[in-house]
Amino acid sequence: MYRANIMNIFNKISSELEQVLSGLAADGTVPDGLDISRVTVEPPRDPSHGDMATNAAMVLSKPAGMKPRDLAEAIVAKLVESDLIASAEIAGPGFINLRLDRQAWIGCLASIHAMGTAYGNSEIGGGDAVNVEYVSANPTGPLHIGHARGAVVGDVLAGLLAKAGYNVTKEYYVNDSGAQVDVLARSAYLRYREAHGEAIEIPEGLYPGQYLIPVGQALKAEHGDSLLGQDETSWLPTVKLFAINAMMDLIREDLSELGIQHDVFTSERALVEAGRVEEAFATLENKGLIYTGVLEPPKGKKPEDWEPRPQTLFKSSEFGDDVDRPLKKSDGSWTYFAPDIANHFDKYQRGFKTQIDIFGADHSGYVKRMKAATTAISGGEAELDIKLCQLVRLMDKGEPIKMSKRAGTFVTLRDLIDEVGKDVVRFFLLTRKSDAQLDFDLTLVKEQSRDNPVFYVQYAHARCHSVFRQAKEAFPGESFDAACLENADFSLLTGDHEIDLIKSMAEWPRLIEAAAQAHEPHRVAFYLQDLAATFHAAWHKGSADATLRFVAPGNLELTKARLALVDAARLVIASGFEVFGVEAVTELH
RNA sequence: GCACCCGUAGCUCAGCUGGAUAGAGCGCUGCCCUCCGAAGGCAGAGGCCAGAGGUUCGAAUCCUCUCGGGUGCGCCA
Repeated sequence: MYRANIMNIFNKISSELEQVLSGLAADGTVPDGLDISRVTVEPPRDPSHGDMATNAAMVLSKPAGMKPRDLAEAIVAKLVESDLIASAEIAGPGFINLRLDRQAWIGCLASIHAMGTAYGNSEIGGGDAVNVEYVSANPTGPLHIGHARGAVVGDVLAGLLAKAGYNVTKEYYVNDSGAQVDVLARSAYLRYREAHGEAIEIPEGLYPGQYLIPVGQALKAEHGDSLLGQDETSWLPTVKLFAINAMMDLIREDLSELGIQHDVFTSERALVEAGRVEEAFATLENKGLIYTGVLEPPKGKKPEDWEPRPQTLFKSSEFGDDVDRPLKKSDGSWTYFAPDIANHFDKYQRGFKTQIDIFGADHSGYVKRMKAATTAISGGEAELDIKLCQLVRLMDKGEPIKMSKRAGTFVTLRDLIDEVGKDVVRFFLLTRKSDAQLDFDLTLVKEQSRDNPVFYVQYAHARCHSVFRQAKEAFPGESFDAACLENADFSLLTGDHEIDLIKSMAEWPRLIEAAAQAHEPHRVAFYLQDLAATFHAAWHKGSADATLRFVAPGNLELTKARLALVDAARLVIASGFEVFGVEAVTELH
């Protein structure tokens, strides 16, 4: 049976519309070379308006020199000739509302079966290189819950961009130089002395965490007592390197538990030692963007020890920042900002014109200067987008859980994963926009109810499998495998709830493109909840009316057609879970 | 003082980069369990999209101002 294979119904209708418009240009109805970039084809908010709506007549009326409704008439006259379009009508100020032929929806269904979980893959990325930098936690201890959100947002964004056709590199910037890792080294050295039997006390300002005890022991195993009784200057480099490596191993394990593997780890220290900071600095200097000057004191909150000092400044204010920013401290050493510029410069030199950083909200003050620096140093060729992740409040039964390092109730990422599982963490952290605060309720996410979005979507997937188990009982000997379903007679799918389900699935490719371009992975979570709701609704039609059940005893052809629908829903949900890095379960208990 | 994020139903939040009569879940009200899995289902009520101007065919969305929340603010990372 011939069947159109329609991968993205919106693009399909869009291109038919374009053909109509160029046809109108050809016969002189409208001028040649109209700018159609503002023409959209999208589902109307109100489904009663039809399946799709286009603003073409309104957007083009002025350049075409026609009244919107006259132009709409002309477009409609040609548009209805399409096999995919059942009817078109003009509404309101000049909208063209389209109702699609059943063939269109059947074509979508066929496409899902043909592509499996690759359904929704897009070419809009065109293979362009994109760098997503996320986590980048200081290598001074295990990851905690504060890191989890950025980790998941970055990782799923990377997956989303990959599905949209970008060539994605997942990157971690290791802050392994500077004062904090010196503190780490001193803390580890104390544990090293402790491993030699010394009674130690951890002074204020050092890291008291238990996780450094094994590092001290490992130092002893490797170096014996050779580091004891020496000046800090002689042991510090050794211990620092050792401790950093240990911490990065720890962090990589934590990330791996969350299902995250970065492609590239860039070391700040390596950039510094390779002279890349000087190189970046010289590049800015050659552009005339470096000068020595004195900054105004910040108003409102003036530091007590404020005194004007000349500093080496970068003209970030020329690129949208509020003030110019120092690259060197008064003693001539680099500020934190300088190697960070080198990092983004390095990424540009590696070919990344699109760069994305995932920051915690506490670094929001850093956004403008980092964007400014990236624009400046790449001569405007590279663009940096920064996604801010707001705080996650850990809750239990609606009450916030208080976390404090000192009180020992400090919850690590590992603890959280052990408690609720990686899939729940990954999904739930995407149920809000990244720049909105999110409550993570430990009781809720373990609940099996409508209130728990993770469960609700997983349940839909499991229910698909359940329907197949039922079908095989009703039709012993039938396999209902992919080949069998592909050849089902889709025209038997006539119920509104069945077509609604296909319509919902038809939006998946479009959603991928929109979410990828907006860098907003949370949209996938909302989509999956909508799709799950539509699927559950179709399922429940069968409770009200037994003839609407997916499994129709005694009617093999109808059952096959409906199972093809169910299987498509399963595939789209699984496709979404793939983007999320979440395992789709086939059964719930 | 300045900058950034935010303000949408009683609550928690979506709103497809400017589209038509603004949506979902929870909660509330009313129906519905001999039914492929009721760990629910269907329906209803509920709104001056913080407020005021502006931009245009059209604004929750873009611009300006006001009010009200959160965060950050020389050499720390």
